[in-house]
Amino acid sequence: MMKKPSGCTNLQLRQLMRRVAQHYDAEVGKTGLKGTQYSLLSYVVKLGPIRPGALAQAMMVDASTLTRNLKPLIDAGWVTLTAGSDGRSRLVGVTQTGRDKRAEAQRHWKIAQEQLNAVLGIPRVLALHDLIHESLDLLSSTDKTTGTV
Amino acid sequence: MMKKPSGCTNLQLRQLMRRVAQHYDAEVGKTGLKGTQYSLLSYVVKLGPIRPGALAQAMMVDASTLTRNLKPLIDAGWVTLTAGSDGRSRLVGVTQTGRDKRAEAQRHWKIAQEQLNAVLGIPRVLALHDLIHESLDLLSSTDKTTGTV
DNA sequence: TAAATAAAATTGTATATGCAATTATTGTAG
DNA sequence: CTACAATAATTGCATATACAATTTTATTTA
Repeated sequence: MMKKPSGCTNLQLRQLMRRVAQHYDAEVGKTGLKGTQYSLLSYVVKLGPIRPGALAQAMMVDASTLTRNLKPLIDAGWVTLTAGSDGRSRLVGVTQTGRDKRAEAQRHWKIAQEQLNAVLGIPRVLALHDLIHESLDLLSSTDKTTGTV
Repeated sequence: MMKKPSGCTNLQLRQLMRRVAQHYDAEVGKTGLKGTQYSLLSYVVKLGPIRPGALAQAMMVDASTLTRNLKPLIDAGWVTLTAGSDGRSRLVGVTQTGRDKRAEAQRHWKIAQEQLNAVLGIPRVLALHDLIHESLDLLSSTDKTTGTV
């Protein structure tokens, strides 16, 4: 008898995501950044200067979401949005304050991550990461936005 | 040499959650319900009539989130919010249309879930569910909102 | 019983998110 | 060269989410 999954993967994933987000926010939030903003700022530090479209693709979010998520970071002076070579495109870059803020937040992120590792146990976190990556890979094949024609 | 988790669990979880949400929305959305709304409506069908606070706790969302998430369902006439025994509390219940809509949406949810099972493979989905549950358990001990003193 | 406290829900504020439609701009076909 | 198609980003609209503060009602205490 083959056991079948019970319950809704969507719901369960959401529930865990919320809890985990709160865990990170509690620590990273001390720096004035939400966990999501820390991720975004990190991507800009790593990939910038980069066009918004490419950044959205790298982060796997909708372009419109990216536009909006950038706003608080721009307002805070951590990120810049400048004109790109092409008249219709832009360039997302990081300021020095942004770099500093990211470094500060990274220390808090590390604490949050290690605390999570401790609570869940490293093998479980490793297994979770593996499963997530595998799942993302498998889902991207069936996806429209990845351009895997 | 003990391997350590690389990358941010928060980010990875978010990315998978978004993808999975889109997968469910594509199918469940045919009924006019978002995946999240389907979950909420299902909880009301299952637990209602129930007080908002208890429902929020069961779903592991903030009470204020619940208040707001109920609104579209109430506006659509699927859910009712009536006066509770206690003057300050309420009761969340489902209407007949709500029951019907839920039944309709459930068929689409089933398709989405089985499609996900097929794409990821049942063992992977089972493993994911197990990991999520274990993680939620472990995190709830450290949590303030669960009242597990 | 009046004042202090507790409990339940909601509102204020802010971010996160995506789809559809729009605005610019660039490229292309005729 | 001009009408048309493709690109890049943004805006409109709607929902999801949480924390802090507020409102309303009930309970407890002095």
